[in-house]
Amino acid sequence: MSGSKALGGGAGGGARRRRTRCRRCQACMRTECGECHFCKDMKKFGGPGRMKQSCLLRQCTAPVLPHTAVCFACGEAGKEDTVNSEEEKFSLSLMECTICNEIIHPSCLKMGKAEGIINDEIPNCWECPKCHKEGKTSKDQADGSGKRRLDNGEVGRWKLTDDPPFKRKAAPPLEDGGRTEGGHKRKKEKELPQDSGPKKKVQRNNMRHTGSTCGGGGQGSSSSSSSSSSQAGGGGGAGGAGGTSSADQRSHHREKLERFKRMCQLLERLPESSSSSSSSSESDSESDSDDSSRDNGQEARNGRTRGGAGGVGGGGGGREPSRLAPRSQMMKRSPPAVPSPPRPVQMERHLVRPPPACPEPSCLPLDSGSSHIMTRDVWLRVFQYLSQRELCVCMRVCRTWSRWCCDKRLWTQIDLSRQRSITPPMLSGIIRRQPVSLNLGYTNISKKQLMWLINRLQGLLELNVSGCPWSSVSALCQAVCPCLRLLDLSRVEELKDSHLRELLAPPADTRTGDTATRGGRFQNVTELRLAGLDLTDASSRLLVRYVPHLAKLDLSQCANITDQTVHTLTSPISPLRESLTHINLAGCVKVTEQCVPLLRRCASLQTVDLRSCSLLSSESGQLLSFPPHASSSSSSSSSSATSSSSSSTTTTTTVAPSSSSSSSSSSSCPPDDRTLLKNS
DNA sequence: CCAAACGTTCGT
DNA sequence: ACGAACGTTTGG
Repeated sequence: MSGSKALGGGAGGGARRRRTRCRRCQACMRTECGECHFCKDMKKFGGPGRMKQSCLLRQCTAPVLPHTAVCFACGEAGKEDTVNSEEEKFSLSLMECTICNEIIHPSCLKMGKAEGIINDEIPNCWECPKCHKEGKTSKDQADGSGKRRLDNGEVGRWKLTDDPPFKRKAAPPLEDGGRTEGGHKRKKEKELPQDSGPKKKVQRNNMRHTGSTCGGGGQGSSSSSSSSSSQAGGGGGAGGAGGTSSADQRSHHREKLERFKRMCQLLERLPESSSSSSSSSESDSESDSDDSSRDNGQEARNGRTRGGAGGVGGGGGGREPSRLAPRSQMMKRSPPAVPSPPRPVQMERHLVRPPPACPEPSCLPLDSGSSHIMTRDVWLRVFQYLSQRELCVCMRVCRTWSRWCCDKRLWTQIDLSRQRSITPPMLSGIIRRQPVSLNLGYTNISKKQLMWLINRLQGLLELNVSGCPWSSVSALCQAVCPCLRLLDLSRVEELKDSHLRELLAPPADTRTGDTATRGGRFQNVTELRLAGLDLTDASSRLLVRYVPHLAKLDLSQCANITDQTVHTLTSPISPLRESLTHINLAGCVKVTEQCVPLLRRCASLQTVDLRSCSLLSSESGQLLSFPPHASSSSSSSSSSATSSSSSSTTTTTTVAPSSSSSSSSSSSCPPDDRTLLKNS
């Protein structure tokens, strides 16, 4: 509100406007999770409040220009709400150029606004005609003047670029967590007399000034003048040497742009884990194809018929906005700006934003002006019959298809198990698709990657990290995934009792009063697979305590489990006694016959797998099926997605308890006999 | 005026 | 290359 109007005109191209929450997207609407890093820092959650960042789960998915933004040319705000047609709305809305950062009404442009390239993923965002005409791209901006100084630094901002599995892997074992709390030097520094670090201080101050101009409000008069000139930017490298503030400024901008570009690329690139790999990115093809109709007609432009993406993949076709801009694109495109539909993805410091529930547009515009009769919904029905690999191929047809194929309904399950490496594009691809079920079993996903993912998959119901190293899986210790129903931790390397505790127990930092949130981190999990782990009976207590709704438990091949575990799980005070429907103890060599009567205490138990339990009398093992009580209800999760791993042990998932035998139970003989099914 | 939180800088 | 810290901007 107050003063700052400056910006709009002020820095001309220079400063990029800070964006603010749209206040309408899901993220904006939700409440703080209270558990992420940033929440924990907040005073309201007992933190020091130094970070001043919004809750990770509340990252706006469609950040908008602040209300104070005004047109660089006419100085007025957006006026899209004064007209009705989409086109007019567009002309009168404020558009921010990702290259020169200028904010302007398309209608205030002298040149044809049709030359601009709209980034329809972020409200009011485009590459303005001016920049585009000059052929500028974020890259170009990195003119020859050198001063890359900042380059390196910043790129990383976009989390995605971080740790490509390989690099990291080699280096640090896992010590990620080694952070110490100590220091807060910063503050100190500030408080100290300046002498101490003269140099730094000075530098910093200087920076500050320039920085501020850049940063937005600034308008340091001095800078503004310089900056204004910048607009054209074309000048050519203005002898970088000087390293004057203006230069600095420039590089700043450049950085930002670069960041943005990268982000876009990462987001859109098809991971195609398998084959094509990296190269795929070049398929900017799509970018131009705005005109879906046209493209459609033509063939998949990318000559690359390359094979289909590996299992899952990533984001829709590459769309680097820049490059081959087709001329008439924009108008057809999205009704930009306007505070309407929670627009999709990205842009922001650390996050890839999730996609819209229903990727637009809803139909394919034809050159004739009309729309193709096959609407999005119809196509979606067709797409539903395609494999994920095939979907990836379809994404290359045109941009519209690329989006449609990203519809999360087509990707409820994503299976990346056994992929040798999990790449950044794959990660962003996952986020874009917001799967309900994700299988990362036996991959070498890193801790950071996993953490990054989990924090952005709030709707995830099933997660499989079987066979991954604990050093990575431990990321879940800091996760918040209230919805999770199925968690497969089978054969996680090095997972011990203590680790399970870390994982299941409520977030440690309950300093303030958030004890209210009690309950384990995975308290809503109904299916837990712990096959092949080196757990002891101690873990069973954790289950009873922290996973009270457990219905299906897989402890197969846990060689150290004894009857004690069964006892704990089925004790009168265990909630699992009521909730358990399936339990797998196959291959638990220390379990004895004694467990059978104990298991009978479970009211809802339907299936017990005791095969290969050598201490069990009869033969080698059995699969018990109990008379079904209430049964059915609890399930929910299903095993579908997370199938792979568990294979080894439990073959038959459920022994259809032929109700017939049911009545039996009671009578005399060793309880189970009747319900005993021989197997193997 | 204030809480929230964006974007940049600095220490590691 | 990260992530903590912080000045500054926003919106109410």
